[in-house]
Amino acid sequence: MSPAPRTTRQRTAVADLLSRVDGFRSAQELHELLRREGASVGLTTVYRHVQALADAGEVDVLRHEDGEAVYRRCASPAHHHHLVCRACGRSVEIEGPAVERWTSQVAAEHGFTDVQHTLEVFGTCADCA
Amino acid sequence: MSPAPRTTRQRTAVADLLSRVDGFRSAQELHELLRREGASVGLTTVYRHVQALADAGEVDVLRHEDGEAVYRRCASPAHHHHLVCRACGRSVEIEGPAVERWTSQVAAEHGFTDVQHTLEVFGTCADCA
DNA sequence: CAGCAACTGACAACCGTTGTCAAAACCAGG
DNA sequence: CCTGGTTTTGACAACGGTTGTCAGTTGCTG
Repeated sequence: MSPAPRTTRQRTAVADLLSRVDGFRSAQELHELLRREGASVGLTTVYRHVQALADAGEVDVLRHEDGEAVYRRCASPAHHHHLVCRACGRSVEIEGPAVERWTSQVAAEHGFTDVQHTLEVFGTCADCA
Repeated sequence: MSPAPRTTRQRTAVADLLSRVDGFRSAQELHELLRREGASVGLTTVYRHVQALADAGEVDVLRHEDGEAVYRRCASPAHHHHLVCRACGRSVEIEGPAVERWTSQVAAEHGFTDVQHTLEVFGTCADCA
């Protein structure tokens, strides 16, 4: 059904880069970074791997205000949220059991099922202030 | 500095429509609806008014998963969140003082300032289930 | 009522993203 | 090792939502 993906130079490069950088990066930023490192990878290919990783749940996806998608390798595969610096993109993983409980409760009160939620916190980190 | 906007047929039509429909609508949907009603307004103009209204805080903006922006006139100008049906787009305004407190506390713990957050809840409403 | 500034809308440009397809790279099985 | 087929790659074109352009129109103020 789903054949195991091959381990190619490009796949490794993208995965590696995502492990090294911190903060959320757009596909185009990742593409540019790879180019600078000499490990040049086609933009199309970057998009493909980044999406595959997102589908596999190995990276988290966020949307900037302008709709651009940004990606980040996450420490825990479990559900969590992010505190993101709007200046440098650095981010911290946060958890909020209270929020989880609250959302599902409110949703149930209104008769909603199959509930999901998105929660992201933006601010300016100490270094950028 | 900011000259008061003029009240034109188009401006009124967009604002009116947003008051009548419930749920989040994309600029293109609004454009189509206006066209059907006969009160045809250029797509560019719809975008402009919808953004102006968003800037003025009179409508809320959300991003669908594919990055498309959707708009909704909100009852209260105060900060609040939404419980949105992913099938029909119907939405309910919700408030969560606990969430507000929690986010600002967590942000402060990590040295972040100028904190904002986005929180949206998606589910399937009773009618669509 | 005149005149100017703001508004409109068809159109083109933009930008992130996705589809296409021939060429290259990976990985068996001989 | 080769070799065959299958997957992956990447330049390029296409796409869709959004924004810029600019001449023509329309509110509004004097």
